[in-house]
Amino acid sequence: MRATIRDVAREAGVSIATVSRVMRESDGVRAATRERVLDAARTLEFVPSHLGRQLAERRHAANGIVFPDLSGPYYAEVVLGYESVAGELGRSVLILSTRGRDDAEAAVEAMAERCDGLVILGRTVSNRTVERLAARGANIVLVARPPVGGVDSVTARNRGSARALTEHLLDLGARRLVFVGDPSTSPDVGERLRGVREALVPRSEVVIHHVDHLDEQAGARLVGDYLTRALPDAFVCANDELALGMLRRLRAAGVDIPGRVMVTGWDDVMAAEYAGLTTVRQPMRDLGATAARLLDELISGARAHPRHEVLPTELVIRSTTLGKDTP
Amino acid sequence: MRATIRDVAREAGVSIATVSRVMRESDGVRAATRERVLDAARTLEFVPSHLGRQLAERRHAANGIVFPDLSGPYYAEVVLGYESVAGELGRSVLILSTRGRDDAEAAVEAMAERCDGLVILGRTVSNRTVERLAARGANIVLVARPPVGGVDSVTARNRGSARALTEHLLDLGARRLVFVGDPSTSPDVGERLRGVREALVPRSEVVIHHVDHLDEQAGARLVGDYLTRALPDAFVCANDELALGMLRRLRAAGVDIPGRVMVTGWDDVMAAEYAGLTTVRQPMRDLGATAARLLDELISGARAHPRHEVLPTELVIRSTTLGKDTP
DNA sequence: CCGGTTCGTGTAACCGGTTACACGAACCGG
DNA sequence: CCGGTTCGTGTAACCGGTTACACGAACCGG
Repeated sequence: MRATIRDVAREAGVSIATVSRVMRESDGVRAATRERVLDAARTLEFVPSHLGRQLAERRHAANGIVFPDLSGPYYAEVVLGYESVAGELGRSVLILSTRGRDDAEAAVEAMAERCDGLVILGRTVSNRTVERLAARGANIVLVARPPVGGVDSVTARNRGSARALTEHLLDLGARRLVFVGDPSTSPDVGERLRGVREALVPRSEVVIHHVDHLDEQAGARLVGDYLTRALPDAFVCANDELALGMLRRLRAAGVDIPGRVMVTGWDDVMAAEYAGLTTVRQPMRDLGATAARLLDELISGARAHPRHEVLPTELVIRSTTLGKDTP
Repeated sequence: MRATIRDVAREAGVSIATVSRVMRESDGVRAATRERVLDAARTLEFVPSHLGRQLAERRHAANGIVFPDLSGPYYAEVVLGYESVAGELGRSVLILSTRGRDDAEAAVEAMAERCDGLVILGRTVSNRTVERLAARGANIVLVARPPVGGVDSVTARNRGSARALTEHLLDLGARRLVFVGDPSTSPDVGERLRGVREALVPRSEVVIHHVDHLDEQAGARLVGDYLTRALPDAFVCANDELALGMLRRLRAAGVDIPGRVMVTGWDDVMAAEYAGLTTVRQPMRDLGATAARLLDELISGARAHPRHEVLPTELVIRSTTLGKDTP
């Protein structure tokens, strides 16, 4: 059995209050007493129980982060950025992936009971759940998700970079664009589409090709639809994975890229560089780090009004739009 | 202030024991009483505190996972596999990344105090720390790390696939091989090198090119050393990232791959496919899932003797060794 | 009808810490 | 030397649950 604060108190011949004071490094303990307690703690290999401490202090010293998935590099990087700042702030990090869970909402609510605060990424739980949690007093920061009521949020600039990306395509002569991705699957995607539209008006129109999953399979699959009929001037994909899937099929079919069709992605994942994919780089790690800081402000009560941070993104031009492609 | 079990007891006109019984769904409570309690709980929006419950039950219902990083796809996938099984088993998941921490050992020890068990990946903490934790009674499963004393472990088959990979190169006529990576940085890498050597004997020898970091930058950097002198027949890289970094530089320099030099990686990350990289696929998600199951057995005390699982890996042959490269 | 069993619930101790308040001893200034 | 302050420590309540044990009521078989 592990030693408790009472064992140490007995061993050192003091009260538990004094042991607690020494372990918490609060002052007002005589040096000689402190030494006796520390000796006793060492002898008994005493390590204060987090549970006991947390219950007494009524805090968890832990934050949670909820994400749809970790397979793509996007969320992994956000989580990393988050973890590293949370670690600096002395907080443990609980994770919860909603992929393949049918009880996601319940799992998030359960998690909220174990944390001082929660970061929620993308489309994981409904706004209703977010609002209920917030109403119950939970500290919440949303990432890559539009603001809800008085809840903090961190997003990356979507519209502006989508506009820049589209203007880049227009400058290269593209007129008929196909936007690949469903704006309803993610608010980020919706914003990107809006940016595309803003740049096009009044020069052209964009066609939307809806896909349910933004992954490579979906990208590869939809190429078939275009090989039999006319290709557009450019495919503007909602993320890199879609674009990479399309690229693979297009190249396999011998389509000249960017000569016959240009392709763009979003995120700048590692594979994008090898595929020569023009894309928009997101400050993924920064999103996580910023969320961790906002959450800490909320928990420590340092701030009253909600904040909505928007981080910059960067257009990365590669061979799928400019110059000769290397298929 | 949130309602506690005592508030509900008062509201329902019963004792806290009865409330506890109803909330824990243990039987032996009359239906009418149960209803009264549930009504009261609903009225007061009572949610039992995890802390109180955990303290009383002396368990955390949470497991930790310690990894060096989450940037590459390798660890992210392992963590995902782990999280999904842990979730099914009703356990929360705490994460800890040791990258860029100078207090990694202390952080892991602190984490052990907050969990019922710990999964430790790769080179994160020393064997001494693992042994100390194990001696203190912590439940531990090691992943991608050689077994320590009586501690459980899960690894992927390294040696056999390294042998198969090397034989593939030999069959293609390669004789002078350079192994890129430091076998001392990771036990997995050491095993891979051993597999390579087994296949070579007595046909040839391998030269080891030591690198400190197994990332793209390191790969790209070391190519310079070879462009001025003779290239070997094949670079056998300790992981995909190294190989991808080398590939990029080699292709930029106009080196014919695989004609003049073959390149292989390890892991089969997403970018490997786009780069046409021959590599070895690891069952990353399975590593995590298996670790979660072993850990659960340990925690529930279902097993006495340590287990050491070895999961299969698969040689994936692409254009950097076979056929015409598409640079 | 009566004594033993079963059922349903309450009492109180416990998990392992923190901390407000009390209190005696030492100290201090006039 | 004496009364007020400061210092160091202890007592006991508290955080919010679980559960062993006790106990009265209902039930049951002979």
